[in-house]
Amino acid sequence: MSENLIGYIDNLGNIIDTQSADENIEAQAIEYDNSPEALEIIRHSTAHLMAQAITELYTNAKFFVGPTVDEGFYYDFKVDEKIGEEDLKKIEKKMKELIKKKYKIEKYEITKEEAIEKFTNDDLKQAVLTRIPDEVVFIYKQGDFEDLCQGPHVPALRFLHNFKLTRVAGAYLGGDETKEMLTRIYGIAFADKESLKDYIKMMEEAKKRDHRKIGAEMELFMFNEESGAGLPFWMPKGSRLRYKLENILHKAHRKRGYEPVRGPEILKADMWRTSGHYACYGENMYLTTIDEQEYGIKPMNCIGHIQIFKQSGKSYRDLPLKYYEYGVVHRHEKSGVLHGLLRVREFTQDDAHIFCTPEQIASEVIDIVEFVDSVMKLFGFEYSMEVATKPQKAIGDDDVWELATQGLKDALNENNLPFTIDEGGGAFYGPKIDIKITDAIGRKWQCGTVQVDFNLPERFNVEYVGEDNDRHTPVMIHRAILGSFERFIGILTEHYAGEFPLFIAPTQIIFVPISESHVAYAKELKNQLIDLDIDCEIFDKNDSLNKRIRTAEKQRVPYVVIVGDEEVENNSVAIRDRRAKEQYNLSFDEFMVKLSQQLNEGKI
RNA sequence: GCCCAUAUGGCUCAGGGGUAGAGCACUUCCUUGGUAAGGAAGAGGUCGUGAGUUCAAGUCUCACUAUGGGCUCCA
Repeated sequence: MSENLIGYIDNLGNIIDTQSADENIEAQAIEYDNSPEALEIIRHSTAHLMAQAITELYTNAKFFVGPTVDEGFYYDFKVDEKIGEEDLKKIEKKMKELIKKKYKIEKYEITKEEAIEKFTNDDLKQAVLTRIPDEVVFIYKQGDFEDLCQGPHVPALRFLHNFKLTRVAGAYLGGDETKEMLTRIYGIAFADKESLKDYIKMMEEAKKRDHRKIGAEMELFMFNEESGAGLPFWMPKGSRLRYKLENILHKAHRKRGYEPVRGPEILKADMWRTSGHYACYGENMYLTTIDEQEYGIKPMNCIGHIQIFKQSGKSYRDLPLKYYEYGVVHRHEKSGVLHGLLRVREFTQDDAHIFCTPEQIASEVIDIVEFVDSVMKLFGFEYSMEVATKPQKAIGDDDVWELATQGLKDALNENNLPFTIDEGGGAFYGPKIDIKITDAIGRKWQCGTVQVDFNLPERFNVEYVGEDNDRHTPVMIHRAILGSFERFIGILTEHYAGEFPLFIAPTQIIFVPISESHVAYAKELKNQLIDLDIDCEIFDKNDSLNKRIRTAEKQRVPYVVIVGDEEVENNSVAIRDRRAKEQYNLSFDEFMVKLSQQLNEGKI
């Protein structure tokens, strides 16, 4: 047996650890390395090692479950003391001490009844046992420490060296909000020291890209304690960026046959009763009373668009009819989930509603998915799609839900677009396709969404006259591509680490005049560039030239342009190009052509 | 909302029961410089808010607010 053997993988893909394998096993060996299977075993064992360390440090510790996750492992447990970040070092130290004892990890089998008896004083283990259907369970043992577990584990503690406990958090027992809160410690582990180092370095790099940090540095947006949590302020530079993004998208919508509309921010509560929001979404809505009438601040824009549709009679010839709005919505998110621009209480959706016939759904969904793809490609985003099905709180008949859900799947399947299923994740009025983008540290965020809705049009008596001269109810497709400007710009900031491409950069060019006599020339160029919708700044402060160049370079702008006697004389510019990472001279006209070309990259 | 942690000038941070420090940024002056920090002087904080303990609280305790890491939910 190889010294580096830590388990086997059978032809069904199951991992079998050395403790479980019989002598004549003919499965493929798993060596001690960074393969996904090896890491699964190593990380799970590290979770157990952590539990053992915690047991020694906190004698009253009780453990729930300790699985591996995408990014390492965690263990949920309960102790009488409070555990903070400080304690992680202490636990790590104890883990390293335990490794030196060179315990073997052994496995034995007992019946479930014996297990219930064995852990009779441990309510958490009892909770785990109720979740196990089998009659036989397994105990893994290292030194004095025993834990109920199905494995897999490494053969001995000597395989566990390169780990780090990353954070401490609270987690509900079994993820159930009504149950007690346990302590959760997350950690990561690898087969070699280098990989662990690389991982730690990567996390540090990711932290540098955090949109909250960059947003503050670049003065894009801010929050204010006195004004309230989750309510972002857009500072001048953030607004410039946002304006450009709005503009690009505005044109893209017009090209695709969408009409701009705008509804009120606040509507009578009865509207929300009709829509079903009051019943299904009420706890997330902000309500107020005006002249003894209850009103609700809109959490979604659909109602407004429906009223506009209904304002005049519509024929089948008008369909599909596409309305879009940069709709400001308010949603009462729980205080604990607010997160920079990625989760706020007021945000602006790039929202659109398509009124169409049931026959038009498939082609409309395809068009939307194409639109989504062109936006994602523009920014170089990787994204994934998920079809979300009927949630518990929902309105409408089951068969209508079934039809709409199948429609979405068909549209994706017909175009060979890969997707996963999010069971029960749909909106209360219909199924949806969610488009998810990954942020700098690998968290996935829902951005775009496509939702088919048979319910709202019926509730609001939306109608059109068909070819047969009868009245019919149209289908409504709700869709957003960015999702919200807030979240999208947050992710965009991390994606580019603040170095936005020219077509959306908040400041596109900084002019550095060599001396005061060149400021007039810089101003002249700046004014010409404003006509191209290009935002420029002139760094003419009373600082040394070197200092001003340094400051300008640190602003993450695409171009820093130096102008002095030579440039004034030749009507030219000396360019420091972020993209090319080099310096060169161009005539101003050539520069204008270059800029126009680069602005064109932002067209979709 | 729940668990844990944090809160000191615009920003990054030091200090710590006897009424506050640094660097950057800011202001003024000198310097007018050809590609990443020229020099000097100055201004700015009742140490998140409110209570309590104490002769004395930025410092200890509690509550609240906000932020961070999670749970749950979601764009």
